[in-house]
Amino acid sequence: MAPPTRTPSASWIEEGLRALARGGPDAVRIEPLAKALGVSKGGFYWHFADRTALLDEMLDSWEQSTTEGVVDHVERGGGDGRSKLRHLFALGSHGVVAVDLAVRDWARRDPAVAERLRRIDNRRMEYLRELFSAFCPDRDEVEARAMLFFSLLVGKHFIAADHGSLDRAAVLELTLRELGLGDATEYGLRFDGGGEEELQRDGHIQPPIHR
Amino acid sequence: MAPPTRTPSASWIEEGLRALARGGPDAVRIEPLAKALGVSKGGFYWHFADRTALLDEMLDSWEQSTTEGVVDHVERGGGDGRSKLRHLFALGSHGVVAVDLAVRDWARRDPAVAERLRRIDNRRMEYLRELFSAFCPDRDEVEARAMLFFSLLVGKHFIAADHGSLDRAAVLELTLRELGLGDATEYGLRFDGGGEEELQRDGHIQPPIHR
DNA sequence: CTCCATCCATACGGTAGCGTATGGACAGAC
DNA sequence: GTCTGTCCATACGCTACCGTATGGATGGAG
Repeated sequence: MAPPTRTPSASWIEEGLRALARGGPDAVRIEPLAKALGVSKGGFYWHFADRTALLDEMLDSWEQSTTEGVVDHVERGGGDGRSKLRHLFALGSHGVVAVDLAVRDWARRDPAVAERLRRIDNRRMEYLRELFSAFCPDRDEVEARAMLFFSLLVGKHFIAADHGSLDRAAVLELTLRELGLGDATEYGLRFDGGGEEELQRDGHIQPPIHR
Repeated sequence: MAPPTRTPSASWIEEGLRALARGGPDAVRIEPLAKALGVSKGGFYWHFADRTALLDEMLDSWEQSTTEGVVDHVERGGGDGRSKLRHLFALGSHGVVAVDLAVRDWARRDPAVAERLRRIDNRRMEYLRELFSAFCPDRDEVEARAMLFFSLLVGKHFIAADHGSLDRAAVLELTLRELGLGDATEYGLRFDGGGEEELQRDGHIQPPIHR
């Protein structure tokens, strides 16, 4: 029968993803992970062949949960295309998003990771096309806005500029209007940064931590 | 008198930046750098107190050269605001840009790096505002477009999606039109990806490597 | 109870890299 | 020439981590 896995290998994967989010793939080290889990590394090499096996399974886990997780979360929120896009945009930089950003940087160096990222980015783009199509008839226009939206979704975490008299949240609000997402107040969202909230891997919502 | 620096510490900095671009800050290791330079690490600790000192000076060097380098390069190209923006957008992902992306990811983890990035991103945004203002009267509109443009500039390197029947270059062309940058052919640029070219740290231009 | 598979702790050898110490080469000052 | 400061090579101890080997604990099957 299948191995019962008394103390699950999923613990290693989750702790690994936490380390990945905090310090990139180079920060995923077996012995510190063991210390964080309160065990010795002895068990690790029963579950995994070596470190790269863990990294692979981490990516498997991320690839699966991120696809279903984010889309499902937004869909559960309901509303029309515009409000779903706004809801999607409001996700913060911790939780799943931090892993996301780490994987993106990782993918620039590792072709195998890039291939995985390509798969899930294609799904995300498809979803964005679907949402934009709800209120935007032109095919090219949809593609352009989806790409701009996606770039903004990713880029805002990698850009450190402040914006003079405006603050970041206000500027992002302006960009969303530019993309045809209308006025924030129409959708019950505040003007204070899109009301960032943190989606965890288990689907639960966490309030943002810093700031 | 000032130290003549027979074999300059700038070599360590340049090799360090190369390593940073390729593998992030964790890939900047003294002994491999020494091997790449064909020397032993003995000299390193005469120029630098320790590894963090090198990382600091790498950032100093980057912070200075990137600000002048990119803007000067675009300004030398001449033309109006639109064509300068297109020229800026055409820079590829190697050379200085690879360092740029590595620093952006680094800044997510290190507040001191984030502070440096904030300084230079503010300059970049200021420059973008200036260029957009040349053909866009509204202040908020300028801010939104500059932010969208910047996000696209950064985000395109972190997004792996292909776009169905279109290719990436065509989609980017659509996004640029969306931002009011008109038609590519007006500015003597091809439709094949914006004619990516690589700006090196010394200001020279390198043809793109892969693809 | 016995046996066996599952899961983990401990101990070990090996590698990579950091920072230091020490001495040597080499150039210019005098 | 000698002397002095500049720059680098070599060698060393130290730490962190990898992967392996070995044995022990635990729990279910029979």
